[in-house]
Amino acid sequence: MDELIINTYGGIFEQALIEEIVSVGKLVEFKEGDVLIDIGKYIKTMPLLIRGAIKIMREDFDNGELLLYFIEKGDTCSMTLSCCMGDKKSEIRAVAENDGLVVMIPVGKMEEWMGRYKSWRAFVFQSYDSRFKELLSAIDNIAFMHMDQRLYNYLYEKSKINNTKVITTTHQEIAYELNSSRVVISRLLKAFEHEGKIKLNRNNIELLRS
Amino acid sequence: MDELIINTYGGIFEQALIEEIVSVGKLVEFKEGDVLIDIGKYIKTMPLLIRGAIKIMREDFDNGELLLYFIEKGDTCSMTLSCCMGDKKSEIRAVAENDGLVVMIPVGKMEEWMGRYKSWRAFVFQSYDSRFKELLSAIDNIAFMHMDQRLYNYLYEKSKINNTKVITTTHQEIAYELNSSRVVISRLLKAFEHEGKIKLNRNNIELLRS
DNA sequence: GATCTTCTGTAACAAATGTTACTGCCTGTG
DNA sequence: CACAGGCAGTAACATTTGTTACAGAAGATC
Repeated sequence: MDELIINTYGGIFEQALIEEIVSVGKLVEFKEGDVLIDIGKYIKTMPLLIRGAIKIMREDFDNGELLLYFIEKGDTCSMTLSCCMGDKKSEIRAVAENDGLVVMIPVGKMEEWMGRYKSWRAFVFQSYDSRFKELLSAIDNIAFMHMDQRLYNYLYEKSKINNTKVITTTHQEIAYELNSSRVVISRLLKAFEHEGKIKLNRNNIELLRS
Repeated sequence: MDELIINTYGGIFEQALIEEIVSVGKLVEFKEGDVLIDIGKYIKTMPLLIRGAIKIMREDFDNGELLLYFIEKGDTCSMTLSCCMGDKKSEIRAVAENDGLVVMIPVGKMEEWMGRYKSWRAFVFQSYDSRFKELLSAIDNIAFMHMDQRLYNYLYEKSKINNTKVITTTHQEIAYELNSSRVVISRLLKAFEHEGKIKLNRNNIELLRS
């Protein structure tokens, strides 16, 4: 366990904090598709991501869903942080984008560390900051851009997060994550293909020009 | 100055902190329409709102604009907070919704207080938390709702913030804040009027049923 | 191989939103 | 009062997005 944490967080946290994390943290593996946090749930442990990627989703009151952003190695979700500290319900859903690994930290420790470790404070604030940026970026996407651009950004992000040019998913799945409909996505993807940007296959999409 | 601050923040901050605020804070009045913070600017002092309301806007790369949420008495903008702590450029614009008053706190103090005052820490986190909620709510609006519903919410919010049933503004102004166009807003407002929800006059809109 | 399910392509249409253009009205200013 | 400028109403049309329906292709199952 030690090497894993040192590997990911060694550059960020001071030695004493790393040791604390090793001693109180619990490693948990997850698989693609696992729902790590759901809307309306209370969270009692906070995850620090070591391997894999997690997607953060927002849900409409009755049906719609929307991908907000991804979280990668070395990150945490400050919204979860908010929940923990304030003992509030989660506003978002976190779903594993692929297989991965987290260290779970009990809530109590987090607050304690806020007072004791400067590097933890910095981490928490920097985490808040990047989450704000990502939310704003999500807002820019849906407020200022058309579906074709949003779709293209989506493909690009997926490709980056999974570190591959071949995105394995269905049009329906994309439609869910962009809160659109399958037919619209198929239509736009077809247009991209005609423009030579992608190649469409069954159950996967190949990015040509990145 | 003392009574003003005690009046607004007395219930939240401990006595010693109030005294510090009184001694280092600088009162600044602002007028409706004043741009308090602009996108791309660095912020060296952080405002605590005492009177009035501030609207937080996001801007598109070339033209579009979008109202994100309002800030009221007793609040601060945690995005500003992010900027201050991290010495980063502002991602948002803050414009006075009406005349008001803030206490400006130098950045240095804020960080110092984080370590010294529990009530300040709580305030900062609670502020982050409510800003997240407001951003999510903004996302819900633009992602899941149609323009008519967004417009109605907008009118409702404006009415609440300014504490009046008569909203003094132009259709063009509303169009800017919702990132839509004047004609669309006029059309929808007319429909609301026909439904008996509002009464349209020149330069103002009267809410009938709240 | 026959059958079933899932995925994709496409057409035809509906609804929402944006754009352009023109009109008349109100109001402040000279 | 005349007039200019900003504001609101409306029509006609374009574009984007969503919906319904159906057909064929790919893959899975038996």
